Amino acid sequence: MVDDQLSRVFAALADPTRRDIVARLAVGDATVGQLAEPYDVSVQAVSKHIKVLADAGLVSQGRDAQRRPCHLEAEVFDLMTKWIERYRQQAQERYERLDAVLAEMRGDEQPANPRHQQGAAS
Amino acid sequence: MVDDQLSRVFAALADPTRRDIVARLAVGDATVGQLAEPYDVSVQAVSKHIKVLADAGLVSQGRDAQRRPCHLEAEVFDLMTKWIERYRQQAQERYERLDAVLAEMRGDEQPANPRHQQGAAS
DNA sequence: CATTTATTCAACCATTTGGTTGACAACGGC
DNA sequence: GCCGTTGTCAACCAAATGGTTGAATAAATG
Repeated sequence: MVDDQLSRVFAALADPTRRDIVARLAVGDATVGQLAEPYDVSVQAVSKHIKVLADAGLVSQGRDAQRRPCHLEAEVFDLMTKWIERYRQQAQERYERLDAVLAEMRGDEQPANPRHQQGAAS
Repeated sequence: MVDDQLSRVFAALADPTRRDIVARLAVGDATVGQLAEPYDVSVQAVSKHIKVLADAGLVSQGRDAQRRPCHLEAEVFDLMTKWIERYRQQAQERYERLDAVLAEMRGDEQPANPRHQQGAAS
């Protein structure tokens, strides 16, 4: 495991079973047994999946007698969303600047419109 | 490799080196050699990383003589963003409904703060 | 044509991952 | 106090991952 949180979150969601578990926890909290029920793998395997999600900070577990209800921690999603948005937007701005350059090369210039050059914001 | 695209995209971004490569491609296209230069791993290792990103649809490669310039395909990010947003929002709405119920139980019909309250989480 | 440059392919190795089974701990209900 | 239930821990295994080195391909350059 690559040890930083963002890596753990991405890695956790790289497995369809785990994404499925997240999807179901978005609807409501559930115990390990309830989560394991739909799959034909062992409860232990699902327990491991939940551990991976918990280590990534995506899920927390409470206690109710011998049960350990799982709860989705949706805030961690922001970590990913921010990372993604940052580079998506950065790439998009680059395309816009490229478009502007190409337009200018065509003699199709708009010299009085500086709004396209929003600095590459790091 | 878990074979569906979403899994491949998440898995691709679970590695810090690959996220770094994406970050640099967001600034501008680059050849494999240029991308490999900052790291002290072999060029072959970086070539493999790029293959993983390409298989996920995050990167495409063109040809310029013997060079193969890499280009970030930012649209694929939307796939992730949509998945994430869907369940983040779903969970958020659930908390809001829960808050509403709790408020009603307290006889507190107009909660001043409609946001989810952290305190209740385990 | 031979060489250098840029990249990938192939084989190999260590580590991680996702699964298994078996044992064990913690708790509620007789 | 002894079962059944719920979940985790431990050991193990096959497959995937990320790295290595060495050879092969492809294209510009002398």
